[in-house]
Parts: sequence; structure tokens; C-alpha cells
Amino acid sequence: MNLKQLSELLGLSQTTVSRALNGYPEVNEATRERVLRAVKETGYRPNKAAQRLATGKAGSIGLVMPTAPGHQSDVHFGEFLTGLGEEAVRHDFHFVIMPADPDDEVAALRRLAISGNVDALFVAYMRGHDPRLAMLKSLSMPFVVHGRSFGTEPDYPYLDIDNEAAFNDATRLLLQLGHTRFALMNGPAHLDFAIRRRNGVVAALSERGLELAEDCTTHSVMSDEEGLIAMERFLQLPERPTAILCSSTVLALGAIRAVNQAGLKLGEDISLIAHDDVLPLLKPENFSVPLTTTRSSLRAAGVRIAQRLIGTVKQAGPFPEHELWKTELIVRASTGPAPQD
Amino acid sequence: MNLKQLSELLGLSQTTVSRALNGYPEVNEATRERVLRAVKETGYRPNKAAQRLATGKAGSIGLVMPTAPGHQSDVHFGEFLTGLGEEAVRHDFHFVIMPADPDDEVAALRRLAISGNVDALFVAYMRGHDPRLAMLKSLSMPFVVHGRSFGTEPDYPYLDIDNEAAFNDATRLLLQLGHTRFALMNGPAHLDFAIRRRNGVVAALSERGLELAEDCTTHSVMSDEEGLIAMERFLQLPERPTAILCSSTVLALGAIRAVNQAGLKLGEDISLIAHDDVLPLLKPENFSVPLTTTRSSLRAAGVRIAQRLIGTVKQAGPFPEHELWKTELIVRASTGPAPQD
DNA sequence: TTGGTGTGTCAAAGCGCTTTGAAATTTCCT
DNA sequence: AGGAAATTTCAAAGCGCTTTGACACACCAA
Repeated sequence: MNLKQLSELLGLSQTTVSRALNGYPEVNEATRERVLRAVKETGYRPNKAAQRLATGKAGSIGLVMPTAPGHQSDVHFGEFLTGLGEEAVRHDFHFVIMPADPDDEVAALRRLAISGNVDALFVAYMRGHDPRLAMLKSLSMPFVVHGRSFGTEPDYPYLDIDNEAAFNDATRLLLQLGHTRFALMNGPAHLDFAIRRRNGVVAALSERGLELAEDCTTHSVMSDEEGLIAMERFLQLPERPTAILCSSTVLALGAIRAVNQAGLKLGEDISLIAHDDVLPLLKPENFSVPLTTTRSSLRAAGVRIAQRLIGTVKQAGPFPEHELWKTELIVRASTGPAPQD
Repeated sequence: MNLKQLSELLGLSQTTVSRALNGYPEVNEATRERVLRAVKETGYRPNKAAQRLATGKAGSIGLVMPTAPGHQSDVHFGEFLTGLGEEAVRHDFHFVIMPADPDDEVAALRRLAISGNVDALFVAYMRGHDPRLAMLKSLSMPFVVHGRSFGTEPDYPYLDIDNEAAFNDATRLLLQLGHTRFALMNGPAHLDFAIRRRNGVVAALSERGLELAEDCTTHSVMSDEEGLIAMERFLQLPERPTAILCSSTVLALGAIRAVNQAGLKLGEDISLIAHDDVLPLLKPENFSVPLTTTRSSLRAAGVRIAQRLIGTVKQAGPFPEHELWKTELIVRASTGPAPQD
């Protein structure tokens, strides 16, 4: 069933039917009713491709999903997507997801944008000096970035959490508890959040004249295996750290396994603070020793970004260009006073 | 940059340029080269919406993502999507994801199909007597179902794992170990896999004249919280079960927490077998007591379904209509002989 | 009666692509 | 050299929708 058939069925022109459907004022209420009834009966739905071609809009948000044969699926991605979806469903928006090799992201994003089947773009996994920004700005298509790009002028719309403050606060807490030997288990070194979190830690430490040692910093994919490996390395250090900052509860999962295997007690021998994205599967309060965390819901960020994206497409703005969310520091049992040795 | 502009630039007609691009034989090699070079220089990309309108195809797979404000994100969904993506990226296919309230899935699927921006559909979270099947069959659009629909004639293309055999085997193993009091921690009762798994357990038990008690069966969303609650209930039973079958490692996560909190030993006081979808975050071998599991990779299923879907769209078939994968039963430390009491 | 003002409806153009059927050009054979 | 066959290119139609500009028609004031 297409517009032409529907209009013939009704004995009206395509124009009138289209206007009736799209809520234009210049159509008789009785006619509109009649059209709407026919739509319900026939189950007619406008062809989105045609609609898009005609209007340039079709109610869709585009995003790139990093993927590759060896590439591990990322719970953070799914959680964020759920947030986007929660908002999108309210506006009858859908997503166009372009899977792409992580090394090919800028090209993939470009293809997605000029493919002409999205109205707006969402971009994540930001890097320092991210090359996608220049491309995005040249595109004249609305976009919102999750995160920021360290080293780039922040003249683009973003939503980010205050990573630096989060890890600064966490470090301060551990300092107050008397810790002096710190380690940071971070995400991939080129990612923006990793850079900022590290800076937060370093700044807090340097206030007390302390430094973050090279061998007390790891950068890796955020999987539990990597957490385990990193922690095992820390524990073998001659002066082993007593305070661990951890960029994700996923890493913490592995890290804690290592702590247990070494026969150490979390919250006593080792204090640990992890960043909590509020993943349903990894509730910090459900760890055998509940985790002290910096918290910010990834899903909530997804909802908000969808709001801004959809709002911009629908011209329902204005929206703030920049949002920087504070994280909460929630103290549980994984942190305690520095052990006396 | 569009076709018209590009062809003017080259001094060729749109037809010739289009043919050159799409690999038609009736265009001079030299001309093709020239076109290709111009494409590279200008960065021209055909507008997908127009392409779809003209051809009816645009290289996309549609799927519905269940979502709602309270609805918990599902790691299984993300893992499967990763599999789909891994294959899709090889063929330059993308996804159109329509978020929808779980109660609205059939309507959402229908909208997605007739919206005219997907070439094929993927359907999951199958239920017994699933109402989507009739609709899909009436649609004349390729689709593949992940799972099956209990109680419906299997005259639709699917890929499924042999849930019944998996749980039958698992139950048999526990029977051999001398267990007589069984419990099943299952997924939502209306879902196909839950029905079949239950059947597998019941069949194995009845061979020994045993029954699966009503109060030893739970159906719930597969979250760790629900696992915890279910296990706590089991443990309070007057004749508490010693053998637990568990539909997911996610449920097992909570279940084991309950076992620990009760001061019981997994693999001694309680034996547990879980189904393992090979989620990167929940490796059975990384549990404090490594888990005996029935295993089948969700991601691999995603890859395979994407192959079939894309292959069908590209007419690169034929593909088997039905695939039923066997699961592996992998024995680790969470199962042991029934305790003598 | 004439002219102006809304209303409600329509035919036709256009979005950017593919594809059909025909025309122009080259190549091959006798 | 001359005509048939093969090769290369083209103009135009069509995919399903929105939107522009025009056209009837009724209504009221002058």
C-alpha cells in the first residue's frame, strides 16, 4: 500500500492525504478523519526512504559500533545504547548502526553521515586530539559527542562526566586514609577519559608531593582479564601499592580476583576505588566486599544525549552545547585506612 | 556531491557513471577508471535513501531492541549484536534498530518492515506460539529467527541451540552424581528457550521416576538479583535441592552469592550447572568455584545469522532453513557428588 | 452585481538514484 | 568498402513521498 493507492481509494489527491497525515492545517477536519480511518484500516505506513528523500529527514540517529573479529563486545556500549533507545522510543526515532573496525572509525562515520540515512550523529570513544571532530564540524549535520577530546578546543557539542574531578576526589579520599602508594588501572591510553582520570590522580597526589609511578599505571581494554593481569603486576612490585584507582568496575572484577588469589583482604591490605557506570550486571554493592566508587549512570547519559540529538533534529531546542556531569563518590567497604607496615 | 554533479564534472551521463560504479559490464574500462578516480577525489557516496528507493535494497538488517524506562539492559543483546556486526562489517551492511516497548514488539517489527528501510529482519526473544511469525510470513521480506517458537509449526527460517538436549544432558550428569533433589532457575516462562529447557530437565528426571517440584522452579528475568532471590528461596525449602540448573551465568552469579551467604560450599553442598552464552564478562572458569556449564556462543550465533541474512539479500544462497546447534557440556568444579545427609 | 478573502483540494515538480530502451559509435567479417 | 554485430553511451521514466503554486468554491462586504 502506498500513498497513490491510498489516495485513489479515498478519491483524494496525494497532496491532500499527505497533508492530512502530517497535520497541516489547510485540510478539512472531516477529510482528515476519513484519511486517518483509512490508514488504520489498511495499515498504510509511509515509505521512510521516500520520505527521507523528499524531506531530508527520517527520524534516525546514526552511530558507529566498533567491531572486529577479535574485538571483545563492550557492556558499556550496550548499556549506553539502552539509554539512547529509552528516549528514542518516545519519539519514534530509530538508530542506524554502522559496524566498523576500530581503526576505521573516522571513515565509517563519514560514510554514515553522507550515506544520507541519518539525521544526526552520536559519537563516543573519544580520543585525545580526535580526528573525527574536524570531519564532523565540516559536515553540517547535528551531532553530540559523549566525552570530550583532550587537546582540542571544546567548540563542539558534548556531554561528559567530570573525570578529572572524579578521580581527583577519589584520590583525595585515599590520601586522607593515609595511603601513600597509589596505582591506577586505566582504560586505553589514547582515550580521552583515561587521560583526564590520570590527570585527576596526578594532581591530587602532587598536592601532597607524591607521584604516580610509571610501573603503577596500566592502560588496557576494560575487561576483567586485563584487570587481573594488572593487579597481579601491582602486587609483585617491591613496594606494592595499597591504594588502587580503577577506571571501571569491569577491571575491578578481575583486580579483586587477583587480590583474593594473593590471599589479601580488600579494604584492609588493599583499598580500591572504581568508577561505576551503573552497569546492571556489576553492582558495586554486590561485590563480596562492596566497592567504593565514583558513580555516573551511562544509561542516563544515553537518555540525555538522545534528548539533545532528537530535540535538535526536531528543532525543539535550544540545548546547552556543553554538559559536564559531576560524579558521586560513594564510600563502601573496599576502602580503609592504609595498613601499617 | 551527487550523481548529477559528478557526471557533469566528468562530462558523462548519470547512467554511465552509475553503471561504472555498480560494476556493470557495458562500460569501457578506461571510463570506469576515470569515474573511480573522480569518486576517490571528490569523496562521492551515493545517497542510500535514493538508492533504496530506486532498487528496493540498501544493505541493511532490521531488528527490534526491547526497551522501556524500567527495562534492564541485557548483556545477551549486546553480545549477539557484536556477532551480527562482525559479519555485517565485511559486507558493508548496517543495522536499523528500532527501540520498542517489549509489549509492542509485533507492531514495532511490522512498522520496521514496512517502513521500507531494511532488506531483512532479525527476530529474537522468541515466545511460545509467537504472534510475530504469522506476520513475518505474510511480509515477503527475508528474515531469520534466533530461537524457535514452541507450539508453532517450524516452517520458518531459524537458528537455535538444542536447549532441550542441553538441559537434558546437564540433568543426566547430576543424576549420575547421585542427586535426587533438583531445582531449575529459568528465564521468563513465556520464552521458548525456557519452555524447552524445562522440558529437557523434566524428561531426564522422569526417566528416573523423579519430578521437578513446582516450588523448585523459578521463572524470571535473567539478572543476578533474580538469581539471588531464587536461590534464597530454594535454600529455605524444607527439603532443599542439591542440584541446581540455571538458565544463564548471569542468574548463576546471584545464585552463587546466595550460596556463599548461606555458608554453603558450591560443588559440595550444592551442585550447579549453568548455561553459558560465552559472555566475555562472565567466564565460567573465572568464578571462584569454576562453573560446570552447557556452552554455546551467542556471538557465533550472531555471526551465522548475519551470514544467512546478508547472503539471502545478496542472493548468495542457498542456506539451510533450519539450524540446530548442539551445546557442549563442560564439567568444572561447581558439580560434585550429591551430599550424604 | 462585483470584487476580495479564506478554505479545501489538486496537478506537477523534485528529492538522487537505477534501469530500460534507443541511439551513436566502433569493430568485425565477407 | 559495406553492412552486421558488438560495444559504449545516453535521455527519460520511475521508485514514493513532500511541497509549491494554482485553482475552484463558498462567503461576505461594498
